[in-house]
Amino acid sequence: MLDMKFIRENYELVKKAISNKNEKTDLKKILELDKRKRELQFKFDKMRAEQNNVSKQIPGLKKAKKDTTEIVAQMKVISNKIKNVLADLSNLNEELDTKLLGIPNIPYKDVPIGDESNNKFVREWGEKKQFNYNPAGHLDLIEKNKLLDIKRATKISGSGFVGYIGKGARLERALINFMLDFHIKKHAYEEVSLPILVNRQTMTGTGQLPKLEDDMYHVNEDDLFLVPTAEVSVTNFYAKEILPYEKLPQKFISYSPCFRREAGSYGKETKGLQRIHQFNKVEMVRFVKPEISYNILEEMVNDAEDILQALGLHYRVVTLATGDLSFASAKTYDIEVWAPGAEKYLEVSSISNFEDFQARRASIRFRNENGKVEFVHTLNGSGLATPRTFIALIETYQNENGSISIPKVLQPYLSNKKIL
RNA sequence: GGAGAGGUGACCGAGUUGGUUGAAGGUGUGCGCCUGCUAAGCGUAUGUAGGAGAAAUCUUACCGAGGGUUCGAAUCCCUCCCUCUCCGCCA
Repeated sequence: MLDMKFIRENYELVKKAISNKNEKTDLKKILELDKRKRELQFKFDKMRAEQNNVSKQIPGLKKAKKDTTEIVAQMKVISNKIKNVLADLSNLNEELDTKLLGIPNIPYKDVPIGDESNNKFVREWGEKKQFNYNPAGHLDLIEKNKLLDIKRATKISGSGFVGYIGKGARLERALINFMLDFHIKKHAYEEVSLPILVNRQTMTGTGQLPKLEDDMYHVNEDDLFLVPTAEVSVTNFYAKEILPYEKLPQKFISYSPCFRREAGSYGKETKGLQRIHQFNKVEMVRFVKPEISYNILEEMVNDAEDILQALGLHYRVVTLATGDLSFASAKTYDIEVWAPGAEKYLEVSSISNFEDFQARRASIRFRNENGKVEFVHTLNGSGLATPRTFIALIETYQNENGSISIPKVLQPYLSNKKIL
């Protein structure tokens, strides 16, 4: 959420940012509502002040045995007027809040403007692995090595769901454990494991609601949502809190299943593991002081890259252009890993700085050195999502006979075997 | 699921015959003083958010959340959430 005062004072900037993000909001209307709200608030405050003042005198008058019937009658009239103003005010507030929640975050100043095609290449690591035969795609490898049983998963849950079996299940779990251990030991993250069913307020705090309600799985009975990423539970874990200065920065790592309805995205890229309704992910989340958040963003990209380097997978890093940025993000890097069978780069990590956008919504603050209360900056990034990492891994480490070699760092998690 | 108790400021804890209580007292913390010494004492300050104002300052809201009664509610009523204890249920 943006600060209303900021919008008031930076109208053009905000307007531009919204259009750069391909979002639509009636900013004029918001300004108008804000103005009316403040006028009404002022009126209300004055009336209430009078009421408070007179009410305070009544006990004294009574003690002095004076007749209060007239003054009480007068106050009754005022009281009714106040009730009406208050009703208008709270309607106005609600309308304004709803509108404010619909305004996206403002892209950071160095974010390229434009749609996806303006995403900016930052760097790459390693190179595309060369094969002296035609490398198989992950679907063939999965079938040959019996790593997943997608048909049966579809039977029990429907299309877009997959089931890891046997060696495939072990490999996926090895990936998760390796990534968690790696971040904990090498990057000093603290592990947390939180609920994956969360309430409406939590979903609103990180910006998934109200905009993306259709993309979420929802349990009607209890009005709970399945998280699309651990970011939601971990970030909101500190909602409505004021963190002491010494507590910052905070860095958390959390494994969780992620649920996305992916409504309307049938067709392309839906085969196999590329786009599924439920997948596993290891997520990094940070709460930091505002002045260092962009340094931390770079650090987190490196943290995610370290995983791919340890796995020996070629990748590239890109900066997302404004039109490709998510609703809540101010700046996002994507990491795309090379899948030699599919012959393309697959997005395995998205690392974003939300500045104080989420902190405002969820009210996550801290006390700075001077004791003043400020909003923290929140950041998060995948480190990493397993399905596409899995694809790149088996495609990169396949052998001509169809078997799959195990990268060194994963071997301890797979009985020290070298071949899966 | 049933019965009971309860949710107050950084923390502990008063306040339920409704009325200068944003909230006693204590702890903690900041500042000052005093004290010749690891400590103690004294004084003083110490919530968050919004609005008006150039500023000083004034003002409003907030005692789990939301409604209601009332001239006036932390205090009364209703709904919901959460915590604790006992019973039941499931393992």
